[in-house]
Amino acid sequence: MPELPEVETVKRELEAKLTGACIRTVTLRRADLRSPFPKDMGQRLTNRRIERLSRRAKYMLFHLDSRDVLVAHLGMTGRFTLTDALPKTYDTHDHVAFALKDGRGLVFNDARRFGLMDIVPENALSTHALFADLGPEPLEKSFSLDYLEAALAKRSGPIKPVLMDQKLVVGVGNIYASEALFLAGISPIRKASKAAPRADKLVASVRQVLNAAIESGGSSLRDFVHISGQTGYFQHKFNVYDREGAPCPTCKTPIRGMRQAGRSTYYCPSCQK
DNA sequence: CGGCAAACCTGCGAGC
DNA sequence: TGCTCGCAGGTTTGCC
Repeated sequence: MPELPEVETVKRELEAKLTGACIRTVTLRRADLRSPFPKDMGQRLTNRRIERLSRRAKYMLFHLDSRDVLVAHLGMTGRFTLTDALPKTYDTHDHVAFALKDGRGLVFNDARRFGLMDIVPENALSTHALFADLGPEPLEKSFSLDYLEAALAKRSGPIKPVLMDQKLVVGVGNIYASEALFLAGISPIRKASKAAPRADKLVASVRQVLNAAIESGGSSLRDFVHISGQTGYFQHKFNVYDREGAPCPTCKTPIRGMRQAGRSTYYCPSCQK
């Protein structure tokens, strides 16, 4: 489900409804997701107040009054659902259930279990293995022309997989990588180092694509589900993603599909050089 | 170190 | 209808 815009959308929705809420108890309905839950996770969440939420890359961060941070990654299929009360019966893939002191319930469901949860002391976040090697946030100033130009110059492989490398820049996944390259007019198979001179255009395109998706509230992705349980309804139209054979919105040339590093890539062979 | 394929796990749609 | 196959938006691991 999620690239950066979807995680940001979930974070904002939860932030609006969860800031200041207190956790009464947490039920772990299995021992692990992508990796095991910390042994004392339930205990460290019990009776804690959620002071604020934030996001780093595709990780959602629940900042607790204990100075611990609950780190949650949605993987491919992870979703949070906030309801007036916890359900009487659970879905097979409801893995973590939070009972709040005000009676509401928050459930984390993840069919494929590529998601992750961990608890990290706030002052250890930046050095934690999950965060230590992450690149700059694409919507912040640190993702600058100078930075990207220098980073691309060092890379020999094709630009599209490089753009998805979270060490280069975080939050750009498979869909928005194709979309950003289309907007920038850069071919996904061009060598990253040869795209470096056009880093200015790429910075602008990445930001444009992500901001547009955030503004559409994550509704660009088929399977996106809001915390209310409401499914996304595909308002946003992609220019190239999943449009193999369809006409390029700019020049009508059929969009081409291919695979790079095991992932599907789409581009206009005429507009993107 | 860089690049790539495979792996993790389940669900779903396409095709037979 | 039911089976098999291929593919899915993320990240890590292990092999060149």
